Amino acid sequence: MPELPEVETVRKSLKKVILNKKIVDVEIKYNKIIKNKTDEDFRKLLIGQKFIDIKRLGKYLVFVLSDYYLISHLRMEGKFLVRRDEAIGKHEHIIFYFTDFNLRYHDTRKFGTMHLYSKNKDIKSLVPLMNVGIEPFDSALTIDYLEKHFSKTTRPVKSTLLDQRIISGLGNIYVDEVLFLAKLNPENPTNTLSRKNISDIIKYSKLVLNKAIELGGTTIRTFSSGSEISGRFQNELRIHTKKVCPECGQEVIKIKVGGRGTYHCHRCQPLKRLKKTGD
DNA sequence: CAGGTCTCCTGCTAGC
DNA sequence: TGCTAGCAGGAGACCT
Repeated sequence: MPELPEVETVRKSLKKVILNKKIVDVEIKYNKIIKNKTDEDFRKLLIGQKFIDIKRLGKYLVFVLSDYYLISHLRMEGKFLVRRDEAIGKHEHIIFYFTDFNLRYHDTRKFGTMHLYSKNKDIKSLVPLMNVGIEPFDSALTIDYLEKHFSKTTRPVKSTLLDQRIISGLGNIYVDEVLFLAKLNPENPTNTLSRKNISDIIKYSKLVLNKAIELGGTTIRTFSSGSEISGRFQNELRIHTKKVCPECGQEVIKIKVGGRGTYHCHRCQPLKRLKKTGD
């Protein structure tokens, strides 16, 4: 499933293909992907638009067009495919036509979203992006910033790390990896973390995401014509989907935290106990 | 207001 | 073998 590294991989590769290309038509096969426009408006506004740039904010792709921003979230299964005259597949929901090829938004589970806005506002003020927090690579992600947010919540640290309003870009797989490297139990109440723990979270978030970007993500099927790219980060996973802890050999425990499948090692990631009064 | 639960959707899997 | 119930999951909606 696409997380920040996957989205970054898509951004870079797609940029090579569609930059300066002009949309000549748009076909909408399933319209619930499009959140803030009617089918006709979406189509009419996009025809004639040229791709100027592709940016990324957290896990969102931002297509910068001549006059609009097209903001796309791939959620679990979204991908962009470059095709020519192949028949339109069952899961291809939105097709952008160019003179010599077309770009298809493919999404098996139909969870992805698109928002279209004119460029007269700052992108960070727009509806899906206004809640995107600081990325691990951003120097604004400091221990002080996280401590401020962490100190006031008792929810499990895993849930806090998945909260895109605080840190953006960590998804289910990468949070498990970060917590394993930081030797923190996913169920630890967030406000029990020390400054050292927070510092480790920042350090390992950068490490894990950078490594994953370098290797092209964890798993991704893709957009280039016919071909398929498998991210190589899946070979680097230490705890997520594992049966045995690579550090101590203990059996890896799988639980649910905040409704998400969560892997951790009971020995390497012990649960912190809340301070007892009078201790 | 924080935090929990439901919802969206389809392919896959376990179980019979 | 074929069927179905149940599950997975990011983020917004909705409820407490």
